Amino acid sequence: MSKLKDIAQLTKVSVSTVSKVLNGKGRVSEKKRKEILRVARQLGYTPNYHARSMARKTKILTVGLIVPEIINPFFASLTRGVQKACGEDALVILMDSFRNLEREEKLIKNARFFGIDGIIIGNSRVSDDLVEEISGYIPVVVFDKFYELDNVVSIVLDNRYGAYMATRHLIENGCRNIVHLGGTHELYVSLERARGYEAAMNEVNLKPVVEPVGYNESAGYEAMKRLLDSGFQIDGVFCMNDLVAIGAIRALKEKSLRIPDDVAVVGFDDDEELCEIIEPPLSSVHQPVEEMGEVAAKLLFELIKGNSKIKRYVFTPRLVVRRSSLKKVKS
Amino acid sequence: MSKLKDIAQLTKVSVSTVSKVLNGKGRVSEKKRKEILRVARQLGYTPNYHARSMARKTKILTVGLIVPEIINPFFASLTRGVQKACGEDALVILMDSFRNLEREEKLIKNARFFGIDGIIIGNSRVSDDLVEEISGYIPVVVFDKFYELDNVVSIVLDNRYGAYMATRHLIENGCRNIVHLGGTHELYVSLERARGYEAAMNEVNLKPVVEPVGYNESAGYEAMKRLLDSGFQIDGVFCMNDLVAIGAIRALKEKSLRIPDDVAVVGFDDDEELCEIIEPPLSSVHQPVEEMGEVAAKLLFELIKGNSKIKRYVFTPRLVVRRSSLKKVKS
DNA sequence: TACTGTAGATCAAACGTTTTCCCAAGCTTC
DNA sequence: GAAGCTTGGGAAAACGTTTGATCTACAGTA
Repeated sequence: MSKLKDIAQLTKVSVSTVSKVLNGKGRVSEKKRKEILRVARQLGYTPNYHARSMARKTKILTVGLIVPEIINPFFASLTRGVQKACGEDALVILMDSFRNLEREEKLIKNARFFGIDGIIIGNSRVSDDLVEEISGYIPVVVFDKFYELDNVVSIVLDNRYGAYMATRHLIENGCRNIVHLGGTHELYVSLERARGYEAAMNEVNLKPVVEPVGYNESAGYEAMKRLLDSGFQIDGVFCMNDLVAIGAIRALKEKSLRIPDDVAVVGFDDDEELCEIIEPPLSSVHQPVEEMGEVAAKLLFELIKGNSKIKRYVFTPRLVVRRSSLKKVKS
Repeated sequence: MSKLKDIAQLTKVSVSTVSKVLNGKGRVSEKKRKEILRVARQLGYTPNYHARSMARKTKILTVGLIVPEIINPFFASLTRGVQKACGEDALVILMDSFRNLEREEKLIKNARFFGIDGIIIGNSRVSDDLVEEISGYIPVVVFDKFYELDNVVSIVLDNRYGAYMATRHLIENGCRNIVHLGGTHELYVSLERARGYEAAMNEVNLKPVVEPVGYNESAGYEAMKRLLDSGFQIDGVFCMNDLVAIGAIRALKEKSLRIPDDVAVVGFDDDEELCEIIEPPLSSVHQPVEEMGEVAAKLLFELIKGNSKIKRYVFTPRLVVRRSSLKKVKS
């Protein structure tokens, strides 16, 4: 790596002159200027970022974004939102934990040593202690969980309301025996969704039935199959996410049940690519993920600047109705 | 931001002593050590990354990864591969250009000022001049295109061979009137795919028919519909990507054509989530995207270290056969 | 001649660490 | 009681820039 000094020696001027030419400041004779630029280009000189950041006291903002897996469309959208908010003004250091909690905690712990000015934690499985610890050093934005800490702001989606809405929708479409695939997991969000489902059911004196399920397509398939095989009477299914819903649909089709006429189905997350391609197109609760990422970044900037007015930001989901939940005969 | 000096003053010792304690080096009395650690914690002290990088001459490796859109599963997988190769040893700065070529070029141009040691460019639409320029300053890994430059290595997928394989497969399954949806675009890869298709067709004296198409589902649907409405006789379709294939399938179903018995379909990219959920499951040419990302990062490291042995790395795709291309009656 | 102005270039401090070298005091040891 | 160790601690250089202050010619002016 060449440095200013190298250029200075080759052109027989001082370091400061070189610096001035390269930054277009001060007055330097046309002759030297040309020569300096020539040599700099020839050497492939790039200013040392660290030295520069030190000397000017103004460095470029850098935010760390920690996600459990970038290939999950949810986190990809989140990332996109964060990037959007950063624009030209901030760098995004992406850290994928590959769903490895240990790695994730290590990444979070080390983040502050990498010149990161603030950190966005994409999922809610990290321990409260860790959030508290790290927030003692750098500002943090977390999702789905609220913290009473100075240096932390939370972005939450009203999962309970989303689930409530979806269940109400099924009820209003004439479903009476509605099951929920979900509710397991240590995950806070899936518990919230189960609660919203139960609230809607209880409101109209229907009995909630929650069937535990994993989070992918085959888990949805298996769970639905279990329920059907056990002879359960079902005319509506609310699933904790779209993949589970798609698995459930496969199981339903296998039993020659018609969707939505025999059984209506609603998912959660609204992965458009999936929902619109499946047959029939899947109704789903939409989270404004990209917008959430954008807001996360903006709030982080505020936190970094020291204007921490907001401690919590709640997003309200909306229901996207497609064919999978629209029975022909309305009640 | 607190610094070593602050801690030193509060504990009435020298800066060097504080540094030694915080780094666990040198010998310091237990009493001072405790006190220094206490104050450091209380102040929420974090070492200045830039100052540290300067003083030690060993900074952490930082790679810039430029993608046209992270929400595209292809680039998400690529990112994952890059992350994997980076492990604990390197930071990934992700830059999404939102499919805006201008922004992309600006990002690439500026990358070297951000302490980035090397850059991975995720798509092949950037100008050759830019690649040449930037490679004069930092190492570059690009995809899909070969450059005769010192500081550049290319990762290419043998698109032509993938397309050839897919087309051969259709032929061997008894298709004779095979069309290709693709071949438009300035994109090098889609041209390559069209060439592979043509090669396979010509080899057995079948007439290639290439129908121009965009790159999403509705583009595939429209293109297929155009062909069917024009009364074309078709018993096989090879599509330039999976989304186009899914659109084509929708158009075929609309005309009550059975897949694969009336028309066999093969896609490209093998987006598993999509291919396995669609009915019938879609055969597709698989690119080892994640692995490509991994190799890209590894080759970049070599380049940064100065061991630039390899200039080009070719991946061979493989065909994943699912139901959409398996006619019952084999020829 | 002496003064002022100015273009062109350099000096030196500063940014926050790390790390090598050095010093002082106290302790052994013969 | 001098020589040698050990322990605890500080001074200062170095990392590569930036930037305000300063210096030097030399031209113009009175």
